[in-house]
Amino acid sequence: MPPTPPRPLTLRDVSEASGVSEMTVSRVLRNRGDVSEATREKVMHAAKSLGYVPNKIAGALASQRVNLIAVVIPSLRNMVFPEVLAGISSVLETTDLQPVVGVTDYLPEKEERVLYEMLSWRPSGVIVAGLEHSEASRAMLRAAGIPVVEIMDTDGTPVDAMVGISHRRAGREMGRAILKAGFERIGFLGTKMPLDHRARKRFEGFTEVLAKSGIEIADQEFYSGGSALAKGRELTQTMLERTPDVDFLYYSNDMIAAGGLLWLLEQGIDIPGQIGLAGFNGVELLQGLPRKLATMDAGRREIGETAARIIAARHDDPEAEYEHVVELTPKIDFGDTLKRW
Amino acid sequence: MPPTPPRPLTLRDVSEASGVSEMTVSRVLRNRGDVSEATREKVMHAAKSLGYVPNKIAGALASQRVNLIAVVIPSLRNMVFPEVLAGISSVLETTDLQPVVGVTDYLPEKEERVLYEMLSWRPSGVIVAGLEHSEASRAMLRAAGIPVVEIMDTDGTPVDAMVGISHRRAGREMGRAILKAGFERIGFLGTKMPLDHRARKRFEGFTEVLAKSGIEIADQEFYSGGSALAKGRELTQTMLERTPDVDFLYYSNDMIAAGGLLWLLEQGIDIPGQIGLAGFNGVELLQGLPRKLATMDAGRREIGETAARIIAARHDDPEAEYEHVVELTPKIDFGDTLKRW
DNA sequence: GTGAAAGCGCTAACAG
DNA sequence: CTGTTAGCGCTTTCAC
Repeated sequence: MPPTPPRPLTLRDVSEASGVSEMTVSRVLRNRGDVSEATREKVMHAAKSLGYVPNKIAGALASQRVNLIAVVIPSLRNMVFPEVLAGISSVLETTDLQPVVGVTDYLPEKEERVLYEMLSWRPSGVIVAGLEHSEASRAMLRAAGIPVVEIMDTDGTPVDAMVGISHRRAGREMGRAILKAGFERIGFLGTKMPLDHRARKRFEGFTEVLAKSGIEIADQEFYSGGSALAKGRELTQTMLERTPDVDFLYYSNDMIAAGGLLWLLEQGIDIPGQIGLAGFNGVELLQGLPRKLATMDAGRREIGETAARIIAARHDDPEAEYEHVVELTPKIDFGDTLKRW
Repeated sequence: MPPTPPRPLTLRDVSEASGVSEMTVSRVLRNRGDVSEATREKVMHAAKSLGYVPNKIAGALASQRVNLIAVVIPSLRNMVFPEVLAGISSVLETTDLQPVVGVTDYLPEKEERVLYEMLSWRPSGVIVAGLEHSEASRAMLRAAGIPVVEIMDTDGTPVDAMVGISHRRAGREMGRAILKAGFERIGFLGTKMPLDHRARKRFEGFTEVLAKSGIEIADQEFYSGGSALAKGRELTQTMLERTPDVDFLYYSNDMIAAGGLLWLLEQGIDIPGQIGLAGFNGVELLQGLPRKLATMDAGRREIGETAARIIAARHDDPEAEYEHVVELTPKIDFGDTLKRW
C-alpha cells in the first residue's frame, strides 16, 4: 500500500477524530466562546495527536483579519535595520501581531514591488523606512486603508504617520558641536547619496550650519558598495593625501568612521588632537574600538518600538487618536574624538 | 457626504469597471491562458486606474498554492544570517517564490512557535538553520509535506535535505593548521555553547585534533551577549592575565577575534610572532582590520543559494531527484595571523 | 454549550 | 477566446 499522500489536515479531520463539530473544534482551537472542559480536552487531544496545524489562509479569508504587519526596509546588511526590527518585534510580541519583513535594496522600484506583494496579503498595518517613495507606492499605501507608519526620518510629509528623527537637524547639531569644539577644516566622507536620503539630509543640515559660520566643507569623498570598514580606510587615505590640512572628518556612518579611525591611528595621527572624528548611528561595534568615536544615536530601537506601538494601538481601536508625527531627539555622544580639551 | 469606507477592491470591482467577467479579469491579471489584446487592455486599464491589488489570501485558498518559502534563522544581528538570506533571495528572485523570514533567537521553543506560525500559512518550502530542533518541530516539518532544507551544518541527520559544512571537520582542520604552524599553547575563546551547536561542534573537532597530538587546550573563556568586539577585548585580556604564555588564540567567531586583535596590538604584542590568531566565518568586516585575520569562510552565500535552488527545483517538479546531503568545503584563509614564516 | 448554513475572494475545471 | 459553476478551509451568524 502506498503511503497516504501528505494531504494537509483540516478542521474536519480533527472534527471526525474527536466526534465534535467543526465549529466547536474551531472554537476550542481559537479559545473563543464557551466550550465545556470535556469537549475542549477531546478536541485538544485529537488536534495534538494528529499534528493539526490550522490553515491561516482559510482563517484569514473567512474572518477578514490578518495578524501580519508588513515591515519594509532598505537592507539587512546594515545593522541599523535589524535593530529597528528588534524594537518592532519586542512590542509586537506583546500582541498577536507578527512582523513580516521585506527588503528593497534602496531601490524605489523594488520598494514598489515589495509593497504590492506584501499588501496583496492584506496585512493589518505597514511600517516602512523613509519618506521618499514612488507616487504609485504612496497611492497603494493610502488605498490600503490600514495604519501606515513611516520611520527613521521626519523631514517630510507622511502618508499617515511618521516616527523618527530629523536628519537635517542631526546634521546641523553635529555641525554646531564640531564648530564649537574649534575645528575649521572639515572634511565629509560618506555614501553616494542619490538614494540614501537620510545621509543626504544630514549633509545638507551640516553644510548649512557651517555656511552660517562662513565655513565651507574643506573636502568631500564618497563611496558605494564594499566593506564599509575597508572603505573608511580608503576614503580617509584619499582625502588626507589630497587635503592634508583637514582637522576634522565627519563620516556619514560609524562603520566607515571606524575604518578611518583605525587607519589614522596606524599613521600615528593624534586623535582628536590633530584630527577630530565623528560618525553617525551609535552602533554597538564602536564599544570595542581603540577610541570612543563621537557619534549620534538615532534611537533605532526606540523608533521601532514607537512605530509598533502606534500600529498596535490602532489595531486595537481603529478610531483611536494617535500622533501623526513623532520626532525623537538624537543623542549626541562626544566620545573621545570630538572634544579637544 | 462621508468618504467611502476604504473597502478593499475585489476582482468584481475590476470586472464591473471593465465590463469583463471576473474570470477573464483574473486571467489577465495572472497572465494565464489566452486573452485578446483588446480585453487585456480594458482590464489592465481598469485595474490600474482603480488601484486594484489582488487578494493573495483568496487566491492561495482557491488555488492551493502559496509562493512563500519560510526561512527560519536564529538571529539577524549576526551578519552571517543576512548573508545567507542574500544567497537565498538571489536565487528565489529568479523564480516566483518569495522568502519569508522568521527569527528564533537561538531558542528551540521559539523555533517551534515560529515554525508553527509559518507553516500555518502553508508555505511551499522551508529553509531552517541548524539540525537541532525539538521533536515537535521535526514532526511538524515532516508532516508539512513540503520540501525542507536544513542549512549551515551537516553534522547530523536532516529531516529531508541539508546544505552546509561540517563544523566538526572545520574545527579539526583549523586545529591541524595551527599545530602545523608550530603553535602549542592554544587558548579557545567563544560563546557559551549550550545553544550554539555549530560553535560547539567546531570546538569538539578542534580539541579532538589537538588531543591526537597530545595537546590540550591551554585555557578557555566564554561569553554571552554584549558587543562582540568589546567582548573579544575583555575575553582576551582575561585570558592573557590568567595564562600569559599562550601562543595562539582560536576564537569562535571573527567579531570577537577582531576585538582580541585590536587589544593585543594595543598592548604591543607581535601578531603572529608572539601570538597567533584565528577566527571563524570570513566576515567582510575583516577587510578593514590592521592585520588580515586568519579565518575560515563557511560559504554562507553559497549555502543560501544551494538551499534555495533545491527548494526551487522541487517546487517545479516535486518528483525530481535531489541531493539530500550537500556538504560544502570551508576555505581556510591564513591571513597574516596564522603563519609564522 | 453546540451545531448548521452561508460566504470570505479567488481560481480550477469545464462549457461554449 | 470567454463565461459559468463549484468549491478552497475556515469563521460569522444565527438557531437550538
